[in-house]
Amino acid sequence: MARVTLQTIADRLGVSRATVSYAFSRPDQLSDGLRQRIMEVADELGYAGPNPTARSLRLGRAGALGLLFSETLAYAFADPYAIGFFQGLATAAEDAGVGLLILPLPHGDRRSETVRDAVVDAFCVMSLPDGHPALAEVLARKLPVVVVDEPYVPGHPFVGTDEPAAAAAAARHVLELGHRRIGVAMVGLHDDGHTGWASRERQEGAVFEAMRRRAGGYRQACEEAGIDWSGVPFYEVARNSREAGRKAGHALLGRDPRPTAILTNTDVLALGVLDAAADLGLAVPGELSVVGFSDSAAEEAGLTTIRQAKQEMGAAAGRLLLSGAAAEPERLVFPHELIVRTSTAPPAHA
Amino acid sequence: MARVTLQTIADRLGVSRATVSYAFSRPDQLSDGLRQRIMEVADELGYAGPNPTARSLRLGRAGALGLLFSETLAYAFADPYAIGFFQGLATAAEDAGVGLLILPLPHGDRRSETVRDAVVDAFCVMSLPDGHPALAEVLARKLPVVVVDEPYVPGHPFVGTDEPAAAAAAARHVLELGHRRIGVAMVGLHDDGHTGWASRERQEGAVFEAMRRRAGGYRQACEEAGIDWSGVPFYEVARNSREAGRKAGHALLGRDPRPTAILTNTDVLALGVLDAAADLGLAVPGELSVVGFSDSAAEEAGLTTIRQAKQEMGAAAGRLLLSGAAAEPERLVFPHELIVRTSTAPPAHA
DNA sequence: ATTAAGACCTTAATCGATTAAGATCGGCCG
DNA sequence: CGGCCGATCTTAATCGATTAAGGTCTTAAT
Repeated sequence: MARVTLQTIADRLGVSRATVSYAFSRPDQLSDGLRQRIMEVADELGYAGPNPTARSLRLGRAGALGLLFSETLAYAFADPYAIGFFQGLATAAEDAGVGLLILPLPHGDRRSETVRDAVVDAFCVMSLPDGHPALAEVLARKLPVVVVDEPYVPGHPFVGTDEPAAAAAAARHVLELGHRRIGVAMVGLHDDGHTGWASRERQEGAVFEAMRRRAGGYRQACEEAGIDWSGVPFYEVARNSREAGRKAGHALLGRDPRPTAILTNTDVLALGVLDAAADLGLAVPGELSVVGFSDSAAEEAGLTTIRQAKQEMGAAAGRLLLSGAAAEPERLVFPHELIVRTSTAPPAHA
Repeated sequence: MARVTLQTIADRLGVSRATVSYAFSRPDQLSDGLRQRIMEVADELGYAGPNPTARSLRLGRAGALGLLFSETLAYAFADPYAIGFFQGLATAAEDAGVGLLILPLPHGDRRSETVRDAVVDAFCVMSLPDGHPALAEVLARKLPVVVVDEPYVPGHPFVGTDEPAAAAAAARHVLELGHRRIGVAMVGLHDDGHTGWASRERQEGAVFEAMRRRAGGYRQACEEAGIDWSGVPFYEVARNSREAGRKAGHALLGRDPRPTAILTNTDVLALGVLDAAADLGLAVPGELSVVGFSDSAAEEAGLTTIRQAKQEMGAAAGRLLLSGAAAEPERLVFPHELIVRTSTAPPAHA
């Protein structure tokens, strides 16, 4: 059975294609009788309605927002911070009646055309490493783009956090409690899958701008407190999982002298560090203080963390994209807030 | 500045539009010299590449999978079971190099055209209440469709769980431990926002088929154990949140006689019930046993639950859709498994 | 009896590409 | 020298719609 189009129906009834189109999109332009006959013939022939692609071409709008995320999709759905952001973005999209097209990123070497072929009106790019080819592909599309967290792209709106300040707030919190032996566990500095101690070069040469700046915030706060950063153990993991956090925790807590406070990049990692502490029988916050980031999975565990306005950020990105305001570059830096719970306290010996 | 199309470039160089098209999609058909000049002119003019919508129209493929979910998008991203499913689906989509178009459901009375206008090759419909208009809109598109969990649509592939059996397994677990005073807390029976005791009519007339059958599974297991179902308190909540679970928990635990075991519909709800138990100073599992569902948020809390193969289900749905196998109706019922942790034990008095 | 106003359809241009088939041309073979 | 071939472009049909502008009748007002 051949494809049924407007023309098929038109021919069947001996009317023009335009008439049939009106029957679907402008019922008031037609007499009731004819419109009804058109509709009858339409479902008699099994017509599926005006082809959305053709419609989209003619109308010049796709009705969707493209979303690019650094990780594989499966991973994105596992990251509470990302999920929070998606919720906000999805709400904005929903309000505007447009869909959210989640695009897979070319993973590995397999060249993919998804960005080039994505039928969208605008792109939201989240957390891409510096120089990632997908960003160039997005920019080549010359559609409105907002980038979230990283990387900063001059000329396009940005939504994010004051990373150095937020990280410094986390660090200063434990420093002000009196901690001097700090440890750091971070994920998402590089995308080379490396897990282990992070050299100064790896810290400062991190390809994810936001995380690089976050690390810088930790460092600056420590140095301002008179702590020698080169003596601060810094463990880097490849995945944002509780298990990875636990591994980092064991690495850090195995040091001599043992850190009395550990700063982490994400709440999930922090939970893993708590697991490690539990493994070792260390009391939190008695013998160890732990700080998370994002306030995405922290509450139930009583984790001290930095709260970010995830959903608001998503909603803002969505609004920028959908209002057409993405034309003029705006830099939306959302506030962060230190949330002190029960995973931090002054060090035991202090 | 007018729009730049293939034709613009062609005119500029005095070649035909087809030639320019070949430059992009079939470089081997052109001499290197001309192709390079075309490319130069293209980015001199700021050409954004072949228009994906036009391309899509010509090629007859959209490069995207549509996903419909019962709740608002923001809510979907908050449900661990859904997220798990999405992960599987996203992975399948990713492997095939297609995007995932998340569609908002017409919420409230506002009529939305998103389903009609979605540029997709197939639809995955998840957890829609009986008779929801969006389903009819999807079917009208006459594209491959797979429905997940509910509702069952004859003639289309289905991916889901043996709900009565899974629910019965949960119920039998506590019954076999010796519990006789059972309570039930469920979410997602109706979409009318009701929270409170669920009459027999509301239980059996639930508009969400899977949940209705799940409730039926609880009932059958209880009756087979000689328990009078009409004496089993059944609390229904409108949202799948920990807070709602806590509310249900308080309602159920406030009964006299107090239930010694509570069956819940989701892990999130179960966590809320645990909160309520904690509020009342009830020991779990000493004085109260709690069973969750889905194994989506259960592990850390030591919750006994029914594990579902969320990700596998998503992957299977994706494969069905992308392989074209969605033509012939298949019914994929994935196995479930009772995971016994530390939230269940024999009742105190037994 | 004119005629202006609607109501209802049709004409035709347009959205931006892809691609099979045909044209042109220089070179190479026998 | 005729002819065939391959490389390189062009022609033209096609994908499936939308919509401004124009035509044709009725109908009602003057």
